[in-house]
Amino acid sequence: MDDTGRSSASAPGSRRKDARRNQQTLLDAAAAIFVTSGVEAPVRDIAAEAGVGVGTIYRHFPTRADLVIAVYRHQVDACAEAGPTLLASSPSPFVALERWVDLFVGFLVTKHGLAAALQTDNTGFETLHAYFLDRLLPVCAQLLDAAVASGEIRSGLDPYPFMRGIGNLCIGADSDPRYDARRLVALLVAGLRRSG
Amino acid sequence: MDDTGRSSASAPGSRRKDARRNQQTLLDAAAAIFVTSGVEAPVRDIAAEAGVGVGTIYRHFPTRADLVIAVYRHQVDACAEAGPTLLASSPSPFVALERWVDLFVGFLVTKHGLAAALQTDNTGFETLHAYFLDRLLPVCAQLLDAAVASGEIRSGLDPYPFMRGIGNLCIGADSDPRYDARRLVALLVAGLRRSG
Amino acid sequence: MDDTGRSSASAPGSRRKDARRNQQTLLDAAAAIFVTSGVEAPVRDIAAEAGVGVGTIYRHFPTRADLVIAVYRHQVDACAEAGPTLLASSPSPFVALERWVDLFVGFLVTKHGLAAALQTDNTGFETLHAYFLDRLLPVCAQLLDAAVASGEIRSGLDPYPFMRGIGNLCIGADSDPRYDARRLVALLVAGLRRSG
Amino acid sequence: MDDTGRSSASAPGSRRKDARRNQQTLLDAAAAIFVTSGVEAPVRDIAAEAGVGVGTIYRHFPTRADLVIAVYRHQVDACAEAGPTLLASSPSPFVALERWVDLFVGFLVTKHGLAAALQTDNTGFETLHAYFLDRLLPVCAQLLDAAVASGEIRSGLDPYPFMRGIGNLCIGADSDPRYDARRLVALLVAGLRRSG
DNA sequence: CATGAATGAGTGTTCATTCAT
DNA sequence: CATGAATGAACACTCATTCAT
Repeated sequence: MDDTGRSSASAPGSRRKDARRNQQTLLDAAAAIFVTSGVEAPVRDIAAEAGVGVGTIYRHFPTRADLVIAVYRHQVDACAEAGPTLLASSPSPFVALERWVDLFVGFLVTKHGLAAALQTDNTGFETLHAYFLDRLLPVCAQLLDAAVASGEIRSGLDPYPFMRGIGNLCIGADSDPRYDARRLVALLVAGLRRSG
Repeated sequence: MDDTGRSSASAPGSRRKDARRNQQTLLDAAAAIFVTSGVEAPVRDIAAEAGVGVGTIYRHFPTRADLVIAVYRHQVDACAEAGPTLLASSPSPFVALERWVDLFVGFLVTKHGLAAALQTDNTGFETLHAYFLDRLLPVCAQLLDAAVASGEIRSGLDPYPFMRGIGNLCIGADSDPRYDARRLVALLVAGLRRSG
Repeated sequence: MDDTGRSSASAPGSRRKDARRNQQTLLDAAAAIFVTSGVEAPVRDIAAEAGVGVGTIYRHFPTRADLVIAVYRHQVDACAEAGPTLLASSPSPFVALERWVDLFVGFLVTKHGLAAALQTDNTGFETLHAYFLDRLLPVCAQLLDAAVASGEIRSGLDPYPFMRGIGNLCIGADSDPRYDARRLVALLVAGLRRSG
Repeated sequence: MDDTGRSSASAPGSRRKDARRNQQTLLDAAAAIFVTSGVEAPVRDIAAEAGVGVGTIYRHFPTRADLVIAVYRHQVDACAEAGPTLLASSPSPFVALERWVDLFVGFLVTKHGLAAALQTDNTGFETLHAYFLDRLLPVCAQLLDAAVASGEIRSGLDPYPFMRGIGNLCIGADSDPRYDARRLVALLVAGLRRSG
């Protein structure tokens, strides 16, 4: 009771719980719409799917980027956390790199339009770019460095273009059965190998 | 009778020449706008640049894809024709492949937004996709086959995903100095090499 | 029992004091926001400034006009009370009028957007209009009458248009250094003088 | 036939004539809506009144200010032109000033919301402000100067605040029968008179 | 009695596409 | 055959107001 004198009847977070439930509804709806219409789907569609007004979306996620981030936050975080783990548990840094990249690709490939959104230079997506980069770039860098240090791959490839390359290769990977992003990314990684 | 079989009733040639001049104006204008605003630039901008009405654009190029194709036709054709030539003149099929890919990348990287348009699943771009594929896929296939035959690369990679991969890697290559598409594509190609 | 006759059942005073403190917080917040964003500022901004929910604002002040009135009540009252005082203490009724008008202008000019709100015919501001008129019109009328009676000004100008005129002249007086409301109002008052 | 080879059948401006007719429809519709809903009326309302799509409005008048200006251009111009004429034909510069001001007031008072729009500091109305000032300020200045020169009024009042004052006094003049802008403006002008 | 989440009408603005001239 | 005016669907975003907690 330090600064809130308003201790009414019961729950110390009843409103909060409701709002949170609603947030989850929103996230689920957004995820669903993202799958069918991509991450640039009209706000109204998402609102409709969630059964709420558009205002609610804007309240919770002022920016589209905020919504996208929220939708995928857990998975991005998981991907980030997997980096060190893989490094520790894999037979070699290069293998760890391969596995991590695979994880990352698996994530991107299943999100309709996300890979493309990550490459777009639309104002309003900087936050999204920033989030991904903040979260994953260090991890990727660490893996790359380790593989360089172990002598398995050439040095000289910055993690940034590497990640963007992977992201790019994932564009349109769903929606086209003839295209196999995973395979191409594997090729890209293979291309890093020290020839000798 | 070089490429237009449609010789209708009247026009004794002078009219034909006029029309062609007009068409060229359109193409030049479109090219200019594509450079600055990308291939998805508003039709009106292109019309304005050409100094014609939008209707004229639509008459000549019913679909945006038609316009894009027309703008880049020569360069696509050149790229297509370079395939066999390179194969004949290069020290090895793999080198020919490398050179051809480089050519292709050079083409895509300088066309603002074209690489992205090639990957978009927007209805209305199928024609564009089709044209590129019709024109370049066989060439790419031939180069790939030759390199497989010479034992320089693994077999098993279809030319379609390979080309799409290259195209994808070129997305956003202009407009971001930290990203080096050519380098990544080189890595991808290197990844094809037979390890032994 | 000075101005609130509504003493309901329970509250023994301490609660009353709390409520009043709360109300004051609201008024202070509103005043602050009015200064920066004008009297038509979003309700939420005011709520935020006060650190309360919007519902609280609505509970205390069902209408925006109610809030505005409450914020400026003291000053309006002071202005109203100054009328008779000035009349008694000034060398002549006309001088009293001049001084009172100056007071009024001084009040309006410093309230961002208030003068404009007083002229707006937006539904929802009638209460505000009514309050100002109820409070100040009689005072203004008295001053005008006295000056007519003393032969200093022409008769025939109703206090209502006079007050509205003054209010109008104060619109936009802040925010434009090239505009001098006080000067113009002085001219208006001077125009009332009996020519002879 | 210098630069337009397109001399078809008949009219050298048939399209032009149509468009112009349409423009007039737009202006009439806008004027009508301005009367009922003020110059800040929704674009859609104006479009509906004119029986056109909103796009048509934007085509002809990219900015709201452009539309407002167009609607009132003739009258503003007439007002501007009346200045010198009145100066030449009136018994004295002061009388000319009175008459001109009356003209100006007559114009403003009949345009619902225009006077207010002229005082608003909304971005997007600068063009409107600029137009009025460009057109009328010099005229007003000339009249003021002449009346000063003739010794009829005090010097020292800049035309800018004077005009803004007049404009302000006209706010809300329609829609309130108890308010008489003309009378107040007359007072303001009278206030300028040299006392002796 | 306070909260602030939710609502959704309202508005500006863009642009592909059609079609009368 | 060219023109470009007209159309209107589509979208983002804001805020006053209500009401469940």
